[in-house]
Amino acid sequence: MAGATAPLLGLEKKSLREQALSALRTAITSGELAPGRHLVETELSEMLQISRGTLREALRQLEQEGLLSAGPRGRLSVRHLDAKEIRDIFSVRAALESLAARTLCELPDREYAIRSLRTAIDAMEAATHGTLEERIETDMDFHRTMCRLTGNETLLHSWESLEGSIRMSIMFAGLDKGVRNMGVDRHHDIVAAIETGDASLARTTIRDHMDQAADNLVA
Amino acid sequence: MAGATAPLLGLEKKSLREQALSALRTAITSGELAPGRHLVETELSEMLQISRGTLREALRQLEQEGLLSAGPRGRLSVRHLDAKEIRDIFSVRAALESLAARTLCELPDREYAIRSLRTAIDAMEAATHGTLEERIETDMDFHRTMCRLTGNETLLHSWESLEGSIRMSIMFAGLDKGVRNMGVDRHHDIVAAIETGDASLARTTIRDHMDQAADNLVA
DNA sequence: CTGTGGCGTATGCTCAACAGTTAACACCGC
DNA sequence: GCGGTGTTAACTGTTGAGCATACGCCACAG
Repeated sequence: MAGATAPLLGLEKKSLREQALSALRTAITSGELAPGRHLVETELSEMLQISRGTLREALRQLEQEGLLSAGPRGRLSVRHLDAKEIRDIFSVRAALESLAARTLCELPDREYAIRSLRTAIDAMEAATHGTLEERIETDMDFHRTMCRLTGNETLLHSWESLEGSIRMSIMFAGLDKGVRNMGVDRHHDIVAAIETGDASLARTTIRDHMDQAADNLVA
Repeated sequence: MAGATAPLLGLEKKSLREQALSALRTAITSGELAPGRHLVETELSEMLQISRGTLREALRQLEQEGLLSAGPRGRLSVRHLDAKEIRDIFSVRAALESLAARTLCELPDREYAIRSLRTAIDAMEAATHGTLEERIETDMDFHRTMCRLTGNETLLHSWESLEGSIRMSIMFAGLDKGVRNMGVDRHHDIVAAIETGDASLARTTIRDHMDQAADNLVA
């Protein structure tokens, strides 16, 4: 593996900016900051106990992730997703993950990848009766792992840029739609397709999975 | 500075941050700021005549676009792309544009889209004997237009996030590889496939186009 | 009912400063 | 000369105060 960054002591000291970023992301994707809500810099900086300057850097990042939308005079508000936007997000997601699956299918040795993905599925199954949050987390882990295993940093980065929007989509519509089945079977199908190296099958499986997921959310 | 704030028709006044963003993007993709070069905030802020705070906001955005890479202590440097990374970037690009083409293929009325794309190709042909910069510009316009025409904002946003990396790839390897043919014919093929609604053909055409483009760059 | 001027608010941007961390370099004893 | 050591300079991370501007709101006059 290309362990460029030394793990050192396992504890990476995060800058205040990164902490604020995480906190805001969580607040948004958890619904604490409801869609449409206006964000006031001074309020947030006081709330997070950081300066306005540092906060603004974090806000720029969230804006580019698509979690915030900019109003007329730079006024930020939590992005509101409608049904079409959710479908659009999942379309892009499907395209990225299809590329991931295809890339994995073309690997000469897929053993390690298969094992990693099955481990991720095991975590999903273990969380089947857990909280909604846990199920979302393990589900996202599976898909992020798939992208990471390709070794394509750009692909992983693109997917991670979309992750916030995906979580917002689930949060936005997933709650009143009741408990959703995260489709462990589907994930097994995807891994199976990768195992046999059938890129085409993997692609259609992922696309079906995404279409169905989007349908569940906006139905 | 400005005496009367006359609202210039059609021209949106860009914030200093956005101006700095554009300036830096151009400086990087033009090679003025060479790959690997360390960026010093105080230098840049003085160069661009903006404060450090405002500059840092722009830098965060460039970092997320993948044009800058962060060193150990937050030290930023212009990202250096190797052959594999260029191929990876073009793989993701192909995946996104394939989705765009497929989406356009599924439109009930593709007339407007076809016309827009042909106009973009015309611009490319008009720039055939122009500067390298002009040819790159018109080429990017075509592909950006294709993404925009889908009406999928997320897709467009993802593509635009990749645009800087694409330009860097071309700049990085395109110059010493000599004048490249931007492949007007290929673009005609793509539009033709969209016109007939053949999503599969459009997909393979785009992928071939991208593979070939990447090969040209890293060969 | 209308418009108009003031006031509060929030963003865009700047400046000055300090802490903490590295890298560079000069220095010193051996 | 050489290894260890101190000192310093360079940068980033972060803060706080502060100013200009633009927008919305509201009272008040017409």
